[in-house]
Amino acid sequence: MKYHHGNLKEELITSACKICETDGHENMSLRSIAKEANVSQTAPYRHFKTKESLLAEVSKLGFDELTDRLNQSVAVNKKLSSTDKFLEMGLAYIEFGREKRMIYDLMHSPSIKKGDFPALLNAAAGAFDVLVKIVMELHPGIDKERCNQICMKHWAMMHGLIGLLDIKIDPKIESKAGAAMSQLKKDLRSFLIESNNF
Amino acid sequence: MKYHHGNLKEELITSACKICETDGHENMSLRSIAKEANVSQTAPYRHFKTKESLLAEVSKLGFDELTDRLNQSVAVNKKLSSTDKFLEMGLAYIEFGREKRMIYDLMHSPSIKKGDFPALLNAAAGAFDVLVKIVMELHPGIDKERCNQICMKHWAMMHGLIGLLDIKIDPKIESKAGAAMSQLKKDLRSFLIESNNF
DNA sequence: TTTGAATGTTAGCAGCGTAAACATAGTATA
DNA sequence: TATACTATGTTTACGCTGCTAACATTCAAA
Repeated sequence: MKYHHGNLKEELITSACKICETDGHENMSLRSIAKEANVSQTAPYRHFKTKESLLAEVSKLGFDELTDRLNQSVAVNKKLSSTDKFLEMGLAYIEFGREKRMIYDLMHSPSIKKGDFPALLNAAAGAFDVLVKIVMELHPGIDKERCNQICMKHWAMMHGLIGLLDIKIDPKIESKAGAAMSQLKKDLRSFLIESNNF
Repeated sequence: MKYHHGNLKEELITSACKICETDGHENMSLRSIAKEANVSQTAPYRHFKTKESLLAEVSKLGFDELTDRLNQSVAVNKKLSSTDKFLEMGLAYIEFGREKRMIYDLMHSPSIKKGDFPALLNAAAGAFDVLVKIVMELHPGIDKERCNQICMKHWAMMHGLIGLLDIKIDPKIESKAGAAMSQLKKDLRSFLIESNNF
């Protein structure tokens, strides 16, 4: 057991990811992260200025994975039509939000001020850009401002949908949403097709 | 200065609202709320089982106000067409989210488990129902399941949009969104009209 | 070989949510 | 009216939190 860890920064991020996925970011303490990495409570301060900046790195990884998934969803089958690519991407987004809900919440938590972390801002923009690319492909020669508006519309809807599926506005509606999600592929398809009318 | 306050429960909720709007729910401590109400740190425990249950009441008030605003937005001008009512409601929702952003965040914070507070669940459902009513008016004789889907779509979009306006995915997009918001009435109108195509 | 920077630990601060024990005021009953 | 009970306040204290300061160890450069 050596005094100097050698790779503590990365390991702390890994530990934080693990704890976040298990307990949620609200119940994630710097001390528990340090413990998970078998290191003293204050060791993280040699690598991160604040707890928030450690969480920002976790959040960044989340956006990176989201970007990967979105890219993959449209790259897997090159023969897909633009419309189908768009649908697959929407599915991928929502599946990510559902599967990694704890990380997803962290990624959108107001307790991490994105403006303070340029790398995080970049990673988030990277994910958004995947959607922009598809929409431009879907509507060739589209006006840039118009494109942004459409992207925001869909991005907002997907984001809102994921939120709603947890908000449980109304037991009836929530069960409907739950049922809808159980046959995600089918229902979401029609959901997204609708929203693509413009 | 009497020992028994007489109206502490309501005053604690009021104090909590004030602090939430000022500092945000992440920086709102039970102790600070008690201090704001000029009472000892543990006095709130005579009226609320946990901090969460006090926050739940604040959240409930938020949904109540949202419901009022949504109702008002369509009631102010009775001569409005259904479509216009729908648009006005969308505007009212987003304006509420923008104006009372701190409360809005609390209302959707995962740290309050809505399932544990039936009154809160009811209040949230009440707000959603205003949208349901308008959509049923907009599409007479619509299938109930279809109606729910449409409502969820718009609700999600509005919710997502408010989130996006803070996420600042990309400086460019964010400035676009900011500009768009400065002429809210105009842009959001087209935004919502688009999403109503189905 | 020495010196200084990087990276770890230990001790300790103030603030947090919460529980337990105690104090006081208002209310019902004898 | 006196007494007991309940509601509602305070004080004290516990363990957890993010974070700082002081100290220890290791590694790298002079």
